[in-house]
Amino acid sequence: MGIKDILIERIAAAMQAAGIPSDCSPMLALSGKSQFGDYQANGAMGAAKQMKTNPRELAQKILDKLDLDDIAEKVEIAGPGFINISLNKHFLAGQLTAKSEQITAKPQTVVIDYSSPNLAKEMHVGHLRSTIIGDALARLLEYQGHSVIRQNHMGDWGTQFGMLIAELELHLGEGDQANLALNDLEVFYQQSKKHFDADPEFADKARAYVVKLQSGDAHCRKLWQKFIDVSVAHNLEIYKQLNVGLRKEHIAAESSYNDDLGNVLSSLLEQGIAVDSEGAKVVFLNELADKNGEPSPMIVQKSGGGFLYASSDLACLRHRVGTLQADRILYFIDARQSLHMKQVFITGRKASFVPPTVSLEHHPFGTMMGADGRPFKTRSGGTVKLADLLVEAVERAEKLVREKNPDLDDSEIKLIARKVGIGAIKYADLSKTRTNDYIFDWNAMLSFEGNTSPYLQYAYTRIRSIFRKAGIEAEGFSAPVSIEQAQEKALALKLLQFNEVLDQVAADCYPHILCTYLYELASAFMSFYEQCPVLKDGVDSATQQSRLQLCALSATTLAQGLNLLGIEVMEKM
RNA sequence: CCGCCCAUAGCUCAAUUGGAUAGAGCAUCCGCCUUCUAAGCGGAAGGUUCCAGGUUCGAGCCCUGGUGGGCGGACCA
Repeated sequence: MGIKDILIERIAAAMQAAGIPSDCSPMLALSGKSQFGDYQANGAMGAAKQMKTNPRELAQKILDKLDLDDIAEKVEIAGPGFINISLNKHFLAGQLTAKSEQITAKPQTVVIDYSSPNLAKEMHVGHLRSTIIGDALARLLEYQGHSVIRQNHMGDWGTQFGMLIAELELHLGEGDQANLALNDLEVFYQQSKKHFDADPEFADKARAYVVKLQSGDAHCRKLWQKFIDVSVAHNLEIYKQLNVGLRKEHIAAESSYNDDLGNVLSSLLEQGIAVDSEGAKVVFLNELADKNGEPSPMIVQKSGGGFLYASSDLACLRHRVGTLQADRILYFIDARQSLHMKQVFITGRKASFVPPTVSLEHHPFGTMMGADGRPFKTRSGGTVKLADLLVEAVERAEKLVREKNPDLDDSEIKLIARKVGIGAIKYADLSKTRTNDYIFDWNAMLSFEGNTSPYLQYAYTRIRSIFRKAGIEAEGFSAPVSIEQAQEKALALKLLQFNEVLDQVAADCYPHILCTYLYELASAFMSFYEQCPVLKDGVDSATQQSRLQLCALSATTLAQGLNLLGIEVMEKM
């Protein structure tokens, strides 16, 4: 059990003993300022309000029943009724050596929908957020002991594919090799679009191909498969470069739900949830009605008989609940899809595709902006390919590493540059509040100062350097900790809060909370590093061992935290 | 017309979801390297949290009404 849980348990018991209703929470939080101790319990004030009594007096009553002698060196009431707790150094030291693995008490099957690019084009910066945020949560929930099922809901079934098949057929007819023609998916798409717009005959063929493809025509299917294979290979390569854990087996493309679309529709019609309207089959949701009482419409079948993404998302929901047996389904999808997600969730519940026990969660995110505050584009105004962005990140990082540390040999520099460059991009994204737009800034993310991944990676290398110098193996290092300096206490406290932070991120799916924590941990280590010498002359053996233990724990916690974010560490930089 | 989201230091971002004197980093200024990597550390300065009301012991956060911006809303995804 972590510090927070211990404190909550003790304070809750004391509150109950003081005659406070059990629905009142201790409201335990980290203290904002060091003068207010390490933790503060704010529950007395809320309880006093409910009980219509004086909050300070009630806080005193709680305190009378509260026994923290083995944990705290000071507990005091302040302000209107805050209970401030300063933890005992011996207790902290003891907790550090007793530090246990974090395995969740109630493991769940969690389906995570992320990345989900459209296969018609190359991946671009718009796919970055879903890909890395989703990946971070997949890693984190897995680390906590949940059974995570990654689902890459790739768009391989839309109307554009008729166009692309027709274009591919054209190339193959001219004797081109498929792989060569599809070498640049972006160019291929543009060519195809050009033909579609300029040539009515080509356009008609493209439209006909969509229908033929979806009804299982062998020729179309074969061309389509060729295209999909190339596009998927491109995406898997991006994931590899990004150090994202998505593999081929995680692909659950739109097309895979094709066979169930008819069933979804008939179920909705039978239950009276979908009705005929202007020739289309539509679900009208009063749950999302506006002020005038107009329900929100969601088309599940077009008047021509074609299906849309609402239908496949519902079929997908059935698969995740029925076949995958999910307890919790997380969607990392752009905030612009919020209405659509609400419609799908509500309809899924109404149609009993999803039981109340299953949690459906859309975790939206904002847009990546350029320095001008407008959506991130190339200088000429085009979309930025993800592949190009990653190459640039590594190039910029390599230049910096070469400047800062010319002693490293070339292969080392390449390796470090890749980890630093990719880590910088990912961390810059993950460290911002998910739901807001954020400004993409090369200099800020690679500046090596402040809340950046290079700063955290650097903190890690500094620790590794100490162990290298001492000739001691950090892995599995164990020694008793004794806390003397303020920097040691601050560092110890931070280290002990790791699992609390993971719980919070797992619940709310905000990775920036983990980033903030890691930055504070790294800062705490840096202050410790400046103030508390480890290997220098005059440090006695016991102190040295204790400090080495703090170093070892700092290293593993930093590395583990970064690992959960999908960011790699290195020995030197 | 309807609906959702956003607005915090000059800039980029936080604020444990209603808690104390709103915090970091850039940039600016002042200190610290013959000693474990100075890609670092310590300090100073910087605020009408878009505006106006309201709720209460207490509001950046909740409610109402504005202003400004972004995004969605029947046959793309």
